[in-house]
Amino acid sequence: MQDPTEIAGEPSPGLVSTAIQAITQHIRSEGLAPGDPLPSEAAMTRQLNVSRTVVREAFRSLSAMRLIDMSAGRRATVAKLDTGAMSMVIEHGITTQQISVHQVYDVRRTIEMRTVALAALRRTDAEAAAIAQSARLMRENFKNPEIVMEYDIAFHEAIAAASHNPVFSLIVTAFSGVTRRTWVIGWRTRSSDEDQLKMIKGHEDIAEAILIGDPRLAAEHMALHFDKSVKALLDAGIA
Amino acid sequence: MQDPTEIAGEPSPGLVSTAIQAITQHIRSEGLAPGDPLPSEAAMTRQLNVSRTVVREAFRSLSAMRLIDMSAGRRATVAKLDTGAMSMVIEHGITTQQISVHQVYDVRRTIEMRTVALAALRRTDAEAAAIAQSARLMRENFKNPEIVMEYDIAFHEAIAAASHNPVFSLIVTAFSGVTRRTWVIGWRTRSSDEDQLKMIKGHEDIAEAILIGDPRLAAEHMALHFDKSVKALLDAGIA
DNA sequence: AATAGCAACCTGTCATATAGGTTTCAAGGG
DNA sequence: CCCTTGAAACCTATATGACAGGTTGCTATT
Repeated sequence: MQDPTEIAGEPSPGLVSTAIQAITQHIRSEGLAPGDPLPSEAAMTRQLNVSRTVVREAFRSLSAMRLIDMSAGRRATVAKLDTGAMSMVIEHGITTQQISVHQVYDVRRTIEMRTVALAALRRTDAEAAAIAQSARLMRENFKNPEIVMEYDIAFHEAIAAASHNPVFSLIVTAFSGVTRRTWVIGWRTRSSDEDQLKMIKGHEDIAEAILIGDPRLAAEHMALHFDKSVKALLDAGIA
Repeated sequence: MQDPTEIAGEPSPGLVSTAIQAITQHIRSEGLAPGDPLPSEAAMTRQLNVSRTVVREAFRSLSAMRLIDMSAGRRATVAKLDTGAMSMVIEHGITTQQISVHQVYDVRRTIEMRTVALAALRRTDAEAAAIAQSARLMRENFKNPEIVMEYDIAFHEAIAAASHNPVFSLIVTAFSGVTRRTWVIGWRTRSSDEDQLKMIKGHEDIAEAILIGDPRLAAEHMALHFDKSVKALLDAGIA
């Protein structure tokens, strides 16, 4: 017909994939920024000369990856960077046992030793305060594991944000889902209040190092923190 | 008020999102592994009591994220870990200027200093050979930038694979698309054959360090390599 | 000029239809 | 008895049309 992406040799990738290509291509060639509107489904339907079904599935796919935002009645818009797709990939890897929790922790350790160092160098005062605040709230709620966990996650995400590199934020946040599934297990191995408070102290040390702007010290504390966390998971028998 | 993210009570996440949840939940609860078949669209339609359109869009969304494989006539199957979604997110961040090439390179440097150290420790002989082979092919084709680039990318992916942590592979591979878009720019700043061969020599040094199993040396060479690459991009005026 | 309300446009979902690919299984030939 | 072949059953890919409800912008009324 008039399919511009039809290339001999390659089996047809399907009309939907073609449509997805067309949409992302449109974003690129028009230089669209987050919030900018995309063509309506009807317009795309005419432009690509396919049924609305195809166009819809393409839009929906991009929406699932959080590359665009959709809502009823309004045109789809270019989305802000979001961790949705990434965390789904990681979750998928975990649930289908293609990756292990330990492997994720190794990656987290690698990345967060860098984010914490960057945070120590580049944090604003507000960011340093937010990080310290999360640590403080962990201590104040240490009797309630669920809450401690959420502040723990917020703590690490705040550090990533303070690194001022959104790619780090993206990855760290993508791992948060895994953390939510394993955190409590590690916490339980720290049976005594003393152990648990010691772990919280580790967070405070990190926050302090960021506050005084010592990247090396911050990275050291972070490494220590991860080593203990991994040990806790090992003790709990997590492969 | 335009915050469709999270509102207490969750008015209606949409039928498609619900269906996506149901499918991923099915994978989890049934403990499906890559290659295992999912229920047919018709079955899902009955189970969720929605139209086939909704189910289809859900399947298609998961397919776009490469969590499942679809093809005509066959049932959808659970997919092997794939970098598709991640690289689209990164690409999207780049094209909409929400992240910069430099930020990606900082993440790559952080991650690859670790993968190369792990590779030095854990590589099989075959993996070491594959890595060295990529470096050799870079040299042999150094008159043809496009080809050098592909072997460069293969080189880094091979190192990630030799780290024996698929999460690293996932991330490194996700960045390959960005590399394809910027690599040539860096190459051009290395105007003389001498400069270009020096850069290839850097790869050979890394391969050698992996071969002899020296993680510290390997990481050092990798850091050097990235520092030079970033400098090359800076010289080329890439923000 | 401000506002209420209507009209046009848009997405969300459903039902139905056709084309074409895949699997299965049994009948027929060796 | 085994192997091939072909058709039936099931599945996905795409198209079309319909209707409900949300959003936006214009218009006519106040």
